[in-house]
Amino acid sequence: MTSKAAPFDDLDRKIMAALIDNARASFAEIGAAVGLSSTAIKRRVDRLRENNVITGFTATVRPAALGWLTEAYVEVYCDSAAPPRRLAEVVRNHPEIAAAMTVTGGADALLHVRATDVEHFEEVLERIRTEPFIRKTISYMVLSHLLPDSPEAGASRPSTKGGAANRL
Amino acid sequence: MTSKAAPFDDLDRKIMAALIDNARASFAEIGAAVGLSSTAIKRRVDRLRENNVITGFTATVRPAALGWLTEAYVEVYCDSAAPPRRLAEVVRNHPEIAAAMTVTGGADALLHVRATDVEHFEEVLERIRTEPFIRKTISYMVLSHLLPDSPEAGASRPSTKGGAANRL
DNA sequence: AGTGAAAGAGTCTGATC
DNA sequence: GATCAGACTCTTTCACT
Repeated sequence: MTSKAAPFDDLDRKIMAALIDNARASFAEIGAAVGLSSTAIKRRVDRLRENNVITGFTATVRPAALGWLTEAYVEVYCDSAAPPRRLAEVVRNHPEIAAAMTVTGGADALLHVRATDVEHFEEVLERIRTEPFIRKTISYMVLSHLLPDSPEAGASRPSTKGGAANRL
Repeated sequence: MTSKAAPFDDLDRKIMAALIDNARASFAEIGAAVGLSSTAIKRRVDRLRENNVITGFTATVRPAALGWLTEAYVEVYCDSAAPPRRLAEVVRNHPEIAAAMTVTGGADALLHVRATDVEHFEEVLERIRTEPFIRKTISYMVLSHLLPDSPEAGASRPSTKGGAANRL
């Protein structure tokens, strides 16, 4: 499982840094950067993928370029009986939810929501509010990014199954 | 600038979906999926990159696998005179800040912070609190992810310059 | 804008140290 | 584990439509 000891070393770290920087870099390029042959790089990358250290490779796309101009964080307050499992189901019903997690503090969950515009966001919010367990939401609209190059400012959500087309 | 009309069509959307799903897919594979030759795919991808619709390709790495076990969202309250530009500088001083944005509501900014453990997080928080403009912070620790495969649950921050090694 | 061909890179497997 | 060698695939450019 995930219980095994350190599944990677400093060389692997350098390889991951190179792939985070450019997921389409060739193994030969990475090898030149870290001082290994392309074959050795491939084997290490394959192993990192098998161990689920690297979970995939994705393109970062500017949501604004795709017309997703509105973004917000939404605190969700649930009925006291709502378990995280039910919450996860609810979250999956709305493709506009880019990320969702349970958090400490008064709220039961924090959602990262993307919408094309304010009207669309309002529609999403109404849809979420009508879900069974949801009692209340508090929204914080994102005004501007202070780290414009982070993936969460720019990336669309990759899909484990079913394609990312629903958000493009 | 960004004022030009629709720089992409449905075919481009399908190509982007394919690349978001697997950034290392070959142009031939993508071509087979969307019904175009590999040459045509390459030209379209090159154009999407030039137009900054696609901003890059990155590996998604499970932070937990790298020992980044703690995560929180932090509301930041500033002295009234603090402009976003100064805030952005502050944010760049702390590599543990994975994302940062100005938001509506009482707080001036919302930070997404990753740390190796709670002690590390406390250290980061103290470091942020001693920055010039910062008056107060409120932290929401992330307990569990409801969408485990979203990039912001898994991705490390790609770097425009300087490499991602500081977070590995 | 898309296709097809051709040269140079890159990938990937198997053998070897 | 890493390297080397070979077959195969992909990338990239260019000429053509």
